[in-house]
Amino acid sequence: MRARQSGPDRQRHGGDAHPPERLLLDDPMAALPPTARHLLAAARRLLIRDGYGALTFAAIAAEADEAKGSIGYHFGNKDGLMAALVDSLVHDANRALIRESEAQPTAAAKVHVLMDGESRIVADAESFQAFFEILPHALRDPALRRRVATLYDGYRETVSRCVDDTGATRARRLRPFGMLMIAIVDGLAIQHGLDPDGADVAGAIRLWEQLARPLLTELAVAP
Amino acid sequence: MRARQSGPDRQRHGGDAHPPERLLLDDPMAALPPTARHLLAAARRLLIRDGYGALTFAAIAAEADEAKGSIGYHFGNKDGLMAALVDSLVHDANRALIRESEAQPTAAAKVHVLMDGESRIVADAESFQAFFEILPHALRDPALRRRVATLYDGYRETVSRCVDDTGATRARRLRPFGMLMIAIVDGLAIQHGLDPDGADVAGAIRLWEQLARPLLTELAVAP
DNA sequence: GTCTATATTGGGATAGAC
DNA sequence: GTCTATCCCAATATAGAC
Repeated sequence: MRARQSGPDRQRHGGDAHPPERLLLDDPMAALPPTARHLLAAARRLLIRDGYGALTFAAIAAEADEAKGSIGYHFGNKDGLMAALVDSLVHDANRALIRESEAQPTAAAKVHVLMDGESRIVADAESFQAFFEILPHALRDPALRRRVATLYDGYRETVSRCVDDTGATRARRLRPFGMLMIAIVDGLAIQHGLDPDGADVAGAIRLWEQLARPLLTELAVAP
Repeated sequence: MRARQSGPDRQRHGGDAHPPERLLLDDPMAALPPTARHLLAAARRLLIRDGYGALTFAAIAAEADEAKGSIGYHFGNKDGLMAALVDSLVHDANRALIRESEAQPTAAAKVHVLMDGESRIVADAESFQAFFEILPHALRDPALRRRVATLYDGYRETVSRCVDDTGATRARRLRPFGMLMIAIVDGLAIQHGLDPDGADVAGAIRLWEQLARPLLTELAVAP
């Protein structure tokens, strides 16, 4: 059951190849050899296109134009491959959200762009497809769960800073708002995925922006 | 690939054994023979306890103390089993929500109970575990997706009626509110599952109730 | 480091007895 | 209508050549 100890995958099995604290900073793909990068990229494409069930060694190797055995060599076993895959998904998703939200100059503009951007994120079914594929596995596997939990902590932090970046004290009080914002994006993505025509995502986002406005203006006029 | 035609599973493959319109009314389990019911109940337990990957014929048969071959006889193949499983999950989840929300007499009390009940639903990781297990499959398989989409339509309808049951006209304007309510429950369940200690679900629900209050009181004072 | 070939396992489907 | 036994196949892991 245990993977052999000779390959470069040794370091992965300690669980500290990418400690959660650094997930938001480093690109986990950059340090990998070319073959491993190709394999990971192919796995991501397959996960998005055909789901978790399509993530077989043979399919990944074919999609990457690499040898099947290389997967075992670089990632040890399927668990190691999944951990690396989640790392790469976490990194990309987080960078996209940070870039999206921090582009605007003023706090008010940031919030509006955030709201508007989220509705586009919801409509982008592709990234959520991949996320919902790995979610059940992340909820079960402690190692994966820590990785994804760190991603979500970064999400909430980003939303909080987006609404009010004056200080850590008040920003921490905004964590419930960040939780709601993220929850609404995820939850609306579910409804959109289940019923693209019947679920009026834009209308729901409009209502949310309207309901949240008092809180945001209150923060704007506060010292 | 096609299942044989002799068993009682024939009717299932037309996709109209349980048309979506009736999912909220009938109990799909009631009409099944005892062996099929045992198998379905065992599959539900396995799905909640060990995830989708554990849903093998051998495991289900062992958990149900029935024969492996009976699965093929009653449900045709794995797709038929999944459809029946989703039907049973849909029915139970919906009935629980309806009962939860319609127990209170006045509209105001209903809303408060709804908010309060939702936070308990979020904390009940078990049912959401099963839901997140089947979600990726439901998003891919059209037949399953229709079933789950119908469930969500019922959810939104229930929330709308809970907030304001005076008439269909105003209730339809409340659909965005129902969407947000459901989305928040789902999204907070994700955050709770990923990080039970770090995610303050109760705090987020409190903030949501506070933000939603203006809309609810506006409805209360309207004619 | 990379690939080919293979061993081993386990799941899904089905024939046929009862 | 239910069960037992079996077949076929696909998937992972690994040994060993290059």
